[in-house]
Amino acid sequence: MTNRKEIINLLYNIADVLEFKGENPFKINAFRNGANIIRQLGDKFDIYLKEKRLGEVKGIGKGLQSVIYEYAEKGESSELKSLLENIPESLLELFTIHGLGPKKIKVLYDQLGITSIGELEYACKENRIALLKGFGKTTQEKILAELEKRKYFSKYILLNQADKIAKEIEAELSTIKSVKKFSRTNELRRIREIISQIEFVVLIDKEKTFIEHFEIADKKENRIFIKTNYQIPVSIYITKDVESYEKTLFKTTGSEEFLSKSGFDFIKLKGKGETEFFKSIKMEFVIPEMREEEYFSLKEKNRKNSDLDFSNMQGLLHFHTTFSDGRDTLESMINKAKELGFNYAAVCDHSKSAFYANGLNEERILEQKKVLKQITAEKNFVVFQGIESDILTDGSLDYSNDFLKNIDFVVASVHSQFNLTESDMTKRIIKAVENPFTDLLGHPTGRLLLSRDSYKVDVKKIIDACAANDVAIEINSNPRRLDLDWRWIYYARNKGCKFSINADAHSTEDLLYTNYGISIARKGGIQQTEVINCLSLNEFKKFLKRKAERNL
DNA sequence: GCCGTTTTCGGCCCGACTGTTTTCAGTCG
Repeated sequence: MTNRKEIINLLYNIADVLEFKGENPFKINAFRNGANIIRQLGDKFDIYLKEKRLGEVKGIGKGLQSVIYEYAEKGESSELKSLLENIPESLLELFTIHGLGPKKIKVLYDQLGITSIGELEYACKENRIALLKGFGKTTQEKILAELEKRKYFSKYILLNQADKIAKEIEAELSTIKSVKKFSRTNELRRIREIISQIEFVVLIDKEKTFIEHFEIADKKENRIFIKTNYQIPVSIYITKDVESYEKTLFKTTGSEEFLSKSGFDFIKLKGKGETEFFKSIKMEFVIPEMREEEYFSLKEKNRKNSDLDFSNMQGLLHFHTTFSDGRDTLESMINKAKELGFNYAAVCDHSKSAFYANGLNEERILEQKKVLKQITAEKNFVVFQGIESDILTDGSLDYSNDFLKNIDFVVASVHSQFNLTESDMTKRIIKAVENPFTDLLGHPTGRLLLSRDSYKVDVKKIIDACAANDVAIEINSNPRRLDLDWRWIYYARNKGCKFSINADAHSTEDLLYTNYGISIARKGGIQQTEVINCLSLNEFKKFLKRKAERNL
């Protein structure tokens, strides 16, 4: 089955080359639009493709269909091939650089013969970019900074991507007879938000038959590095008895700083497993996720292990539906929520300023209210009316206070104007937090892991404001976000904040992201009592009521 | 290239920002 992502990329690539060649802008747009539509279709696209029913999808006409079907069949596109005649394919990667569009790329190509990222970097370092007409020193420096960032990012992958790879390796390991036991270790076992290498510890009884299963890239003592096509290294620590298995797993799990601050002496490490290892230095067992240096910045009373897991989640909050930019209907989202064991929900589609996401104006909110009343009754499952309201540049929300009274649950999030100064952004968000109708601050720092830095903001002040105004802080579980960052969770917990763990789901499949948010919350040591999603229906109603009381 | 129609052509989103200019082009969302 052809990868959906490859097809999306293909259409973008065709659009880029067409633009580079100065073709009809509407034609270009048709390809980009098609790619966006496919992305939004998610896994439904696979069905349309398989059944050759793409013609039924609005926006995918005859031209795009033939490109897609050809690629699905042959793994290549004659359309792109003929466009790329006389142009090296590496030119395409230039389009992914922020700040470079078709016009600038054309100048680079025509005047300096630049056809790849490598050549671009070289030209920047030789100061040849700054001299081009339409460019300048600032642009050159921006490009260089962007290229540096890329090099750094390329060393990591997102947690969900690493999780997927790890699962593949686990499937493989469990088929090998000589393997008695295995576990993820290091970054993955500690649940880092981005992962630079995938590591396992295995317990085996026959080394030879085990190693035969892999193509070995390198070997160091008891550790093998495996040859793979993955972007990051994969390695396995091999142990042959239970004692060294337990010790190796323990040593490779905690961060170096954690282990040394705890005062472990590995030569004298005593006991049969992790619980006993901790006991031997008079420390309570610490769950793997929390074995980080930052652990020691927690107040003693907060150093308890997290007691959270998916089964504690009662309320599904902050998700999107086809009312705004979600891919699935409210009804199918609720069906999935029930299936996953949630007891109630609050739908939070985008607000009216979010025109890019088909945000809801007042009228449509009231329309949605009717639908969810109906669903609540039909499915015997309470669905609250929520909204993810844009925080406008001046810090006000998207609706009048008078109208906000109609909405049960208000998530306030920044979606635009990321470039304010730190002080303006901080003021803006604090004002939104102080709004008497705000219940939750959504993805508080706006970062997109391995792609966009958080906006400039004084996170401490934001957290203080949330604590002072009884506004929960989101742990956005989308693996691209994982925002609030776990390092700030410690500070927020010390301040007594409440949290909300949300997939920010735009489809039923996204709901499973919740697990990553829970892992990150566990990393912060968060207890069920600190999470509003863990409230029972009645407790949640009480939580919402606090607002009605302060708005009397 | 796609869509929709007074059905085979004509219209398709644009405002904000940035860095370059010398009044604006290019890029982004």
